[in-house]
Amino acid sequence: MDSITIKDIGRALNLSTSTVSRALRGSYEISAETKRLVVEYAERMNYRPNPIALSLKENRSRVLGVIVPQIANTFFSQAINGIEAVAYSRGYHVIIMQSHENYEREVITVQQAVDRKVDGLLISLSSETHEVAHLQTLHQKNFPIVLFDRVSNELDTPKIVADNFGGAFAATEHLIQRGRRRIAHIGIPIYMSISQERLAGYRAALEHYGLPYDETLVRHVGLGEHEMAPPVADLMAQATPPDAFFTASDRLALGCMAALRAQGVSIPEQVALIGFTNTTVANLLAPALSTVEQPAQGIGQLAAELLIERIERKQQAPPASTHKLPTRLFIRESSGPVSA
Amino acid sequence: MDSITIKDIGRALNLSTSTVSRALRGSYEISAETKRLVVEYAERMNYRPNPIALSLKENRSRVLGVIVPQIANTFFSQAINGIEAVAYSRGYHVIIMQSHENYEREVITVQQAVDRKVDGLLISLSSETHEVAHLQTLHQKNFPIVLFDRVSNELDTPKIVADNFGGAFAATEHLIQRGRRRIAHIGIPIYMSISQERLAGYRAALEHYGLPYDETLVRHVGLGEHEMAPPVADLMAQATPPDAFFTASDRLALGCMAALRAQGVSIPEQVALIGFTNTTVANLLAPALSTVEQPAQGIGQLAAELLIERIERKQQAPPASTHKLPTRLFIRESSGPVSA
DNA sequence: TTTTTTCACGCAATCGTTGCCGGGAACGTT
DNA sequence: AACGTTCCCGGCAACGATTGCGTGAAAAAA
Repeated sequence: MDSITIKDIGRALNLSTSTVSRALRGSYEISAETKRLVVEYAERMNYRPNPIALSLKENRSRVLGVIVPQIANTFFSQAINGIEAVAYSRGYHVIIMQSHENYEREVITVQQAVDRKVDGLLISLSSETHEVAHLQTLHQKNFPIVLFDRVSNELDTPKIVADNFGGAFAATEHLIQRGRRRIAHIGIPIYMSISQERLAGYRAALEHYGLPYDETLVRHVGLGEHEMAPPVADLMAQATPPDAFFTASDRLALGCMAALRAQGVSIPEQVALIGFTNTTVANLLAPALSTVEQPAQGIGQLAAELLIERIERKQQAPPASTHKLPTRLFIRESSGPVSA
Repeated sequence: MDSITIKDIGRALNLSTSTVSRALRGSYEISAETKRLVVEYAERMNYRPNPIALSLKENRSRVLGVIVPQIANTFFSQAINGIEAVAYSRGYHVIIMQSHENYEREVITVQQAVDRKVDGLLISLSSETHEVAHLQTLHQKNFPIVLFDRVSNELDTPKIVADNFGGAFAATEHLIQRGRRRIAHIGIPIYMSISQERLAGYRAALEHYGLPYDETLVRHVGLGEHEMAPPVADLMAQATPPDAFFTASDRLALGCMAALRAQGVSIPEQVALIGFTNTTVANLLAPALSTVEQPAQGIGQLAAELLIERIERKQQAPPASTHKLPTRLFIRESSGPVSA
């Protein structure tokens, strides 16, 4: 790809590259006539400044790195949409990378992003990530980082999350108001921030309504839905099996539904079900799945805005604020009819 | 971010930058001792070559541009996974961009990718794209482009697609073998390559089994599932309504299912349904959705392989071959029981 | 006419890296 | 002793763009 450079323009017009550069940037010390000539020629030849050369000189790339556990996930792809929209409108490009829920890959990916000289990093931690030394080092070097969704307390950066506690509280409350009393909770790996918050919300709702918190009703599993059958079977085999399930993620709700169906359990008659998910097909399932929906796009937007602000405000001292965005409760069939 | 450079190393070790550079690259004309010194120091200081400087010098970025209509789509995110896997294993990075099914944005996005000096482009055309002048120009300048999934005949580049004809044929054949005779087809915008091929496969299967091709049974709609109710209602209002639907995309199948359910039509008793989709929840729907599944990841992998090959083989003359990958028929409940 | 000011532009350095050329030292060959 | 090799390494230039500084010439002021 032989694109035209400032040098080519200079040669063609018998001007120095400096003059061309200044003409294009509208410097006052270039005559109107020369400017016109240069601008016209550049236009005609479809000149585009080489962003790589600029990056080298200015030591910035106008690229944001986004690292998510996986993009084949409604929540993350919606969040990425939000990030992209903000980034592009502010002249940044976005480079999307996946950690594939793997700690080592996350570390490598972060390193690669930094090598590529991204101006900042937006990260949602992998489910395997307990330790954040790889980010801590960067953060201490004053490298702009914003965490979203899956965050870490050990990192003193801005964080954007959904109101996981509130969403879980609302979901549990909803089940209670539908007359359910033995509400099981299936969560994702417990060391994840979102997992803990959702568990806390569930527990708080139980307490608020005077229901006991029963540890035997709580399970934490991996992220693949294929792992759902055993815990569900286990729960249903209890002396007094649960009459409701509150699951903590996109895939868990679907996996749980499949497992229950496989067990011949009727939803919502026998067991009510509500998920914490952004899947777009919730209303097409049978029964239509009640969910707590997260403002994925809004999370992405806010994260990108904060990151760009942090990048462009050269000063140190990131605010390190945590932004909590409200969730929405979507009541459909799976959580059962209004109880008599 | 103050990363260490080759110059810093030179200063610290009292060597010229050229020597350091050569030492790091293991050049034969540097003494073993010096090499050791340099490599050790570089290691210790965690030196990383600046890829931007390299890009500028070598006029290549080791970045592949991927442009898809949207990432929040199972097929595309799977394809991207395939692309990524191949790219990273061969030392390339991937920059993902979305056209949002919009022609103008596609044009702009292509331009931005080129400005960013990606080494090559992997594109699946937006549904609005009838004209490919923006790609034709690039292609003629010998810029590496590979099309996948949504391709164009007007572009003489390598193309990777699913066997849309075969998949559609198999789906239609399956419905026929289940005893269905009035099979409706709902497709996406007809000027898209995949749309035409799927229609052709549907038609060929009808002919092969001696069924008439009835134009009134065929509809083409936009890509949003919210537009599904009218055509479905329209079809079901016919004197002899269809006894089966074959839909041509991820969202159509789901939208169609919702529309049929809203109409009170029972699936598969009254109307059998089969989709052309990669959605992971097909088996969780009620009834479980029969589908034709595309090798999304394989398509991505092959596309990336061909692009990289094209990039690294400096020669001109891209093969311009079209690669057709087989689809798989997944028979579930929605296409009905074996007919008596 | 001479001096000063203004205008319009060129030179060169810079960013990090590598390719090309050249050059000094040590050694071997006549 | 003179010359050629080989081994190691440094200097310069270049990739594309920006920018501080310098400079020539013309215009304005003296």
